[in-house]
Amino acid sequence: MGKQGDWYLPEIRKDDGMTTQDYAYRRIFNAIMLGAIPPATSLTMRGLAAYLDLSPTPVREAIRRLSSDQAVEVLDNRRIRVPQMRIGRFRELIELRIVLECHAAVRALPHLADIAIADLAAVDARMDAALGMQDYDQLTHLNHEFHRRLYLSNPDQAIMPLIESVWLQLGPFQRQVLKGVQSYYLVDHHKTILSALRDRDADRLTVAIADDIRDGIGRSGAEALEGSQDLPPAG
Amino acid sequence: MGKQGDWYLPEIRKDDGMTTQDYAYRRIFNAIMLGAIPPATSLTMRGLAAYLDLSPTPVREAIRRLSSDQAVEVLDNRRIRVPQMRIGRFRELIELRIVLECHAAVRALPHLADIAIADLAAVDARMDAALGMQDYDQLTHLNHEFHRRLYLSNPDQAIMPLIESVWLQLGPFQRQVLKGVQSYYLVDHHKTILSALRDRDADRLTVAIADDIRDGIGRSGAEALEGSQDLPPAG
DNA sequence: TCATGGCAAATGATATATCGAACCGCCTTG
DNA sequence: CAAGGCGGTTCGATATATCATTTGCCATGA
Repeated sequence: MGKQGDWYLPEIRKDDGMTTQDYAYRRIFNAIMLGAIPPATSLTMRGLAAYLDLSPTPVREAIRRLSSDQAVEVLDNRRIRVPQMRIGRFRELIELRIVLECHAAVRALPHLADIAIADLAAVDARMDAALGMQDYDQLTHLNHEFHRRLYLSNPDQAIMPLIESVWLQLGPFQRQVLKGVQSYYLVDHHKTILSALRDRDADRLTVAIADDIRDGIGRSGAEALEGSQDLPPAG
Repeated sequence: MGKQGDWYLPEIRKDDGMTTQDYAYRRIFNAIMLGAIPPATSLTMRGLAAYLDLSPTPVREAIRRLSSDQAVEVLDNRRIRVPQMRIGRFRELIELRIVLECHAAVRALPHLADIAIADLAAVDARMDAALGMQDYDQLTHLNHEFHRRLYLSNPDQAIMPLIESVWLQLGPFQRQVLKGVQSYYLVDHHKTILSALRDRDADRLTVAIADDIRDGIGRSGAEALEGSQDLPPAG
């Protein structure tokens, strides 16, 4: 394997006014979220800096933020890596997603205007299109956007950063999951979520969110982890 | 007001092998957790660096981590501050604490050995002592340690960093809360928690945790926020 | 063949230098 | 006396320099 052949950082849209450090953060964030960096890959700040054509300083700051997000771990020997997944931690993360996202959805519900539900439906439609084109990175993006928009409808929310942290920790699975046979189930669950939203039915909403998570990444991830203590890389 | 008279950073035990950046992080983390930095105080990286007798670089990295923890916000004009609290966000944070910590406690329950419950009781006893001596910083520390130990009993837990983030965001209230008249209620709730743990009763545990949070910081904080949209500084 | 010692290169941590933007007082002007 | 403008000062962002560790690799020897 090449010295730096194990990972890549998908390009992102670079807003101006974006600081270099922020750019590095989002670039790496995005890569982890999409599963483009296999777990246990050893990263170096200077290597990332060279890849991004930056000095080590802003990359270091980005890595610090990501370590607070639990997206990477900084080992004692100062090595940086995306954590290896273990079955126990995986189950905890899935349960966390369910608890957090059900809570977030229910608390967003009173704030959700009809127009916002229509926007969500539009995102869902774009997911169908992305699925048709087998554009899995885009599918992952849109799935996150669907959930994010829903939860952010609550103007006082403080939960979204926590949810994103869990997403990040599950990031290495996203790719693998969406390529699995369960993909259409995920989309179906979104239809159920939309229906519950339109009826303002908190109970059905909770069930739909939980099912979405469990049948999506939950089921596929658990399958991938079956039998082995550690998760095989998503590649 | 003096140029730097509004805040101070309580000293902490400095392990060796601790990196300077980590030291800065923990020092500021601790200060926010104890409410030693009033909300809306304008901080500068150079000012913090001078106070800690460090170069700006490690302080900057610590601030980045804290911004990912939602403990500080970095404004567009590059000003750094502990966020102002608003009543809506406060309610969200309290509900978040309840959801997260009830979940964490229930999932810790099966892993909790009798000896660990005894340890928790010992921490609670130290809280009674700290209360007697009116050592509120210590009381806050011990309160966090009580909860932290409980939740960390689950070896696969991934929730603790999220809970700490919420604690941090509520940090500016801790001081104010523990000085309030509700202090003994808090301790009483810990006795109820311990009782539920001994009986391995998940339902009673959930109620006890929720009551602990609601009657502790929840009630006092809500009182402080009553009538005003913004929270007065804890000073 | 495989363990071991050691050296050169790479790395992380931190301090410092530099640069442009933001801020702060003060002074002018109406 | 109030509002606006000007210039020096401070600040954050980033690049670079420095230093102690760590890594990796290769030679040596069991």
